[in-house]
Amino acid sequence: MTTRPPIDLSSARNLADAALQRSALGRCLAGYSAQTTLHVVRLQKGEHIVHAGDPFESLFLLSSGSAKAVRIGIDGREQVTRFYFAEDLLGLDALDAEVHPTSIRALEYSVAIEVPLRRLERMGIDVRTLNEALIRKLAHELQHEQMTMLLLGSTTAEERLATFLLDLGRRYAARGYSGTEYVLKMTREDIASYLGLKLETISRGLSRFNREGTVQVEGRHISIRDRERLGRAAAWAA
Amino acid sequence: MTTRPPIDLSSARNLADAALQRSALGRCLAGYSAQTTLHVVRLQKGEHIVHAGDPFESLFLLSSGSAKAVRIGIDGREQVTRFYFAEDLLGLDALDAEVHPTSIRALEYSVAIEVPLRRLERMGIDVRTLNEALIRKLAHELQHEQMTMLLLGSTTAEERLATFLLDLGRRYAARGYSGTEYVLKMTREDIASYLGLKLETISRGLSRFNREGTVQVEGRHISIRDRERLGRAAAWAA
DNA sequence: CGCCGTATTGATTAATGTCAACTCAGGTGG
DNA sequence: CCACCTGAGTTGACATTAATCAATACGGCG
Repeated sequence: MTTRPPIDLSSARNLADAALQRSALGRCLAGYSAQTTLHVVRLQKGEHIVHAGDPFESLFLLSSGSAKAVRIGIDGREQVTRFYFAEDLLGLDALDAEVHPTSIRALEYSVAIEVPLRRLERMGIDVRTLNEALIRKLAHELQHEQMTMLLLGSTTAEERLATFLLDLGRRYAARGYSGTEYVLKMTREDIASYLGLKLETISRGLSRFNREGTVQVEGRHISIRDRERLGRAAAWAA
Repeated sequence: MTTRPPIDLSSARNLADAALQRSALGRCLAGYSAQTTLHVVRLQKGEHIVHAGDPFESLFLLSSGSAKAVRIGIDGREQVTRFYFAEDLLGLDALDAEVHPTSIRALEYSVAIEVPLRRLERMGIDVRTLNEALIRKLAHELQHEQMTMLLLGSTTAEERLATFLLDLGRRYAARGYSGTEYVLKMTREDIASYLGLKLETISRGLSRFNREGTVQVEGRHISIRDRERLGRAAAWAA
């Protein structure tokens, strides 16, 4: 996996600006940075960006690093509902409520830009463009969740895993990294939780792909060797 | 199951108005009916409101009846992603794209009000309030999908079924019907698809609840006898 | 009356979960 | 520096759940 060119960490201003230029939504947000300050949040591995139950105040644009969203059922059962990477917008599911329904925590050292949505509204700033961008983001997110539901509801363990690996590759590729060679930021257990399986099943699946030569697996280093075959294993996600 | 007081079916105007008064979003929409015409769509059982792939033009507010959303994977596999009842807004997942990603079809004779969102925009009508309402709806929808993911990913067949029956009851209750006694509008197969199971499993589950006396099942007539116990079977959704 | 879509039930099989032993790497403190 | 500890991952044996296959029943409707 390639590393991003270093950016000036000493300057929150630069950091925010750089990150804001990278996505359509970011550029839309950049417009607001003239009218108010956008804070930069630095997170250590494992640290929470938002706790479930926290009052909703801001969204966060992940500038670098990665995170996982965890939803907790009434009986304490928890499930990873989403993995986030740079340029993803975090906390969207809180937009209809006063509190965050899911917890989000960093999988590694990460940097995020706070988008103080409620504060912008209170300041009477016109958030019309932002709202339109949010609608698109939300609808997109909705579609993603629906695909995940399809994945959870109608596929075998192996198909899920294959789809997951391809999806990760696609997301890395979209960010300018290699789509076939990358490092997993999450544990086997996180993956299992996300895919509605047990960690042993993930382990077995990876071992199997490795044995077959479809994917070279060395701990968390993933290298897709036979994209065609992995696509067939995923069946529906080509 | 109680029936709604009869409304004047001969007048689309009345019908639309009545439906529009029933939900917050509906009242928001009512404001637009002064500036343009809101069409009423009547659907026979099994008829499509939207086909997957149709260009996105309008949302639909279901005024009466019920519908199911079906998402089709690349390999033709399909899954019911959602059931809709009166007052639900249909087609939200198309908001970020040019085409509808899911098909929606009526489960019985149904009536919907067309919300010609794209036309409103083209006419230059100010959709700011509507946009805010949409954001809330979308976020709500997102949370619902997440709960479904949790259901699909981390529960047994029986838990899913129990949760489903309670959820249906809750939704009927929210609409002024009985929450413990209702008629299923969908087939066992639809339920199975939605819950990521096979129809035989649904059948067995219902038989089991019936045998235990938890839920009285007679074909599609459901009558929850032991809410407490069903809640325990659902475990996490009280 | 007989048919078709829907539903129930039983027998068997396949997939995944569970439990348990073991490896490995990294970090910590004596 | 090494011994220990902990968290993560792998692998195997076995148990359990739900899918599959198959037979049969029900019910509305032409």
